[in-house]
Amino acid sequence: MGIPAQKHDVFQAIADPTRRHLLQLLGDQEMPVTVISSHFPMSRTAVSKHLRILAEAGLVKERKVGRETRYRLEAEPLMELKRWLSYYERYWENKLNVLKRFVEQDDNTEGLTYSRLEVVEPEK
Amino acid sequence: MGIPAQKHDVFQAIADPTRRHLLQLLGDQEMPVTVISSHFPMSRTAVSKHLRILAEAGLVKERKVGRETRYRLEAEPLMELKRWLSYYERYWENKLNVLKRFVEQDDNTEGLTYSRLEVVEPEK
DNA sequence: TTGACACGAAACTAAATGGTTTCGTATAAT
DNA sequence: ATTATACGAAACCATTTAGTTTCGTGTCAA
Repeated sequence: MGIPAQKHDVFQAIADPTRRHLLQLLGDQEMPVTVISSHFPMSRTAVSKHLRILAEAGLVKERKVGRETRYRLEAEPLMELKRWLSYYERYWENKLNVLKRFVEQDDNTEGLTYSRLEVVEPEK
Repeated sequence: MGIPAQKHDVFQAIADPTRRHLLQLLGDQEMPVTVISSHFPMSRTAVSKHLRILAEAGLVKERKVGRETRYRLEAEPLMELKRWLSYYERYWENKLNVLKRFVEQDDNTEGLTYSRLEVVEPEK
């Protein structure tokens, strides 16, 4: 009775170029599968599978209309990505990091002990 | 003599939880492989492979120091992700999209033709 | 009611992925 | 000089992924 233990997360979902392409296409308007697949150099079934993966990650929503299934973009789950990314922004936004690293850590550090930090996932 | 045709891109690189974990760990300080792998429930070799993939995507840099290879985070390639993401921000930031979609497209649209847009990847 | 269309399910395949163990080699320590 | 350490390369393996073709079913059109 918890989270549906979704098999595909946002990170995985956007890893594939075809799926990123799909997201872009569906941003403009809702479309049925056949129309969508006409934009791709692969079978309708293959596109359908990609759509399923995107749906599992919550990135698209489907709606049955007559005999067709229309898909549309659902961008909200990308916020998780945004959150994740924001954590790393300081690493490139703050140019002083180069100096900071130089000060904190010397090349000749003999016997430096590395902290065994309890690493907590910054995600979700 | 063009782009090195890198096998792994940023999207793929961050798709794996272990690799995201690695990025987080290496944000704090540079570390040699053995120390890094002590944080993971898998062999040093396995971790080494993940590091390689991250390196191919430009997300970590390695530096040889004596007999060890030290790795550090290189966050800059994440900017590509940020750019990609920013494209989709309007979809969740602009609450009016719901209305917009409703106006542009009706449920009873018979014979609606879907634009065959030339879809250009917003990436890179 | 018969046929065409839209779609998902299923079975199958090749290749990629994520992991292992074993081994060779370079460097450091004794 | 010998031994121990740090690491990557290679070979191997199971699972997942990304694609295919075939088939069944529901819906619309003639």
